[in-house]
Amino acid sequence: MPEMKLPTRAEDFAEWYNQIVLRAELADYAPVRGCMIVRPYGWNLWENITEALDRRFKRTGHVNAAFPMLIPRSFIEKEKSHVAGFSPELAVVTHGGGEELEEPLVIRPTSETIIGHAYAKWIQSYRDLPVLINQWNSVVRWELRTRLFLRTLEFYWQEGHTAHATREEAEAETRQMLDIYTDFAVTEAAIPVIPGRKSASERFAGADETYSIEAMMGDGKALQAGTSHHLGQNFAKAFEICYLDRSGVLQHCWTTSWGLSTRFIGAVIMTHGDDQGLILPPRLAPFQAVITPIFKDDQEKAGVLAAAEKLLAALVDAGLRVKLDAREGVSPGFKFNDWEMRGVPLRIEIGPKDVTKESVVLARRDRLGKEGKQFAPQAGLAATVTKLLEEIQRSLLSRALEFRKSNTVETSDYEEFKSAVEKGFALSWWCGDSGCEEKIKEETKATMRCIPIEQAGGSGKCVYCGRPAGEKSIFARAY
RNA sequence: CGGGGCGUAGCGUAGCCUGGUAGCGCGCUUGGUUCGGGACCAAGAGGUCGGAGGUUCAAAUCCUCUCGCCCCGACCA
Repeated sequence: MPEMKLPTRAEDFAEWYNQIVLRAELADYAPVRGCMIVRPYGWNLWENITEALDRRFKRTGHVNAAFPMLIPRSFIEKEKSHVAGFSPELAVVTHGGGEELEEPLVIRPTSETIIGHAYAKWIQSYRDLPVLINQWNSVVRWELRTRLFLRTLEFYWQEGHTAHATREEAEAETRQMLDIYTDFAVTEAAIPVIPGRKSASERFAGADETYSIEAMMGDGKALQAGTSHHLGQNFAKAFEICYLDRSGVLQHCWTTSWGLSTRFIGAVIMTHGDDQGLILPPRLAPFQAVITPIFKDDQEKAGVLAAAEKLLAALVDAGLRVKLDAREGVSPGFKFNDWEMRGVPLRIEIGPKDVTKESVVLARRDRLGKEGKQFAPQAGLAATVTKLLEEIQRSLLSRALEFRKSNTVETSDYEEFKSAVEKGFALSWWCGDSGCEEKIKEETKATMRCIPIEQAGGSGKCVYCGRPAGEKSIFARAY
């Protein structure tokens, strides 16, 4: 059955990725080019992502709201670099109720403008600040080339929009959210990310400063997994978001915005997946474990299923997300492969022998074959599984970190740089000049991913032009 | 928009060059035997061959137009 096998990552990484998304039933193509249907398994993963993030947002004082999807086109045009950045990819509604609209409406590509409009009405005094609002929604950007999860015309995300009295406070907020994304990626998704600052050319349209978390995918390419923007007073001035300060002087606010999208699912797939399929980090997996019953006849079936049901109840009571795969007419071997492909972190096998011995077999997804298998007593299984899941979570993180390390080169010259970005990250002195950045892109296809917040210190010479550089930057080919 | 590939059953495809009225694998349904790493046997259901027009006695096949999708590039979370 050759069609059951996925292409390997080495053979064709892009095809491997597509096949996983479709076959693991994370998403499907929609009838409109570039749009996707997120299937229940994929949406469940997204729900777990949203819960983990939302918890962090609320803990830091943010509240959720919902702003409209349709935005007057004139709004987009109010902030000059915002227009320039977004107009080529706008979807525009020109008709409604059978009539041509007086003013076309754009389907939000992001909500700075409409939220800016609202903030201008709501904010009067320094006492109204800060405003810390987030919304979970979808946005539309008319991209030319799309890929499931990584870049779709419509994508789901959260966008946080905050307004502050001072530059310092807005900067602190921007950095706080970057830290939250970093913590989320590392803790929940076991994806090591590099938080850093974007170059001017990679900045969000309308931002003074853009920060991002950058992750290395299984093919060595970089993926921007979340962004946090310090918008300065640009939108405050365009939308007249003003407040009266303590001394009675009218001031413009300082605003921020930050977002993380369903693209993150792409990051999970490409960070942890192997040639067998998806590997989901236990903390985000829709099913943390799947119980696979094994039996020959009706008598065995009755005993095994009864024991499996009991285990399921105990595990679910312990707060674990567990599925019992009681499908008829599908062999255990098929189920093993199926759930491995779908990335379930742990498999619990229970057959007649285990029923007798009051044990189960635990098989780790991150270590295939005999090596990842162990017997465990049914008594106290929830505790055993919980511990094992934590261990799998840790091991996925350290494996990903190890992979990134071994594919990152601190380059000392341009030749070394060129070969480094062929298969991973280059960490290099960069003078900060956009001319060098542009040349590097032309010559190597690598872009400046970020200037890591964490710097080892010292100074050196720009990897391209040799002029003095005070910081090292990450360069890589990117998604 | 440029380059490449492709539209035939739910999915993957053969047939197209050299026209003669559609085949295979997977999946699906039913019954039976299986079941500790992708089971097997038997019997079934399922197709206006992307769409429109043309050539012809006859079109999945030849011609024209058209729609759509995927991959690579420019753009981008």
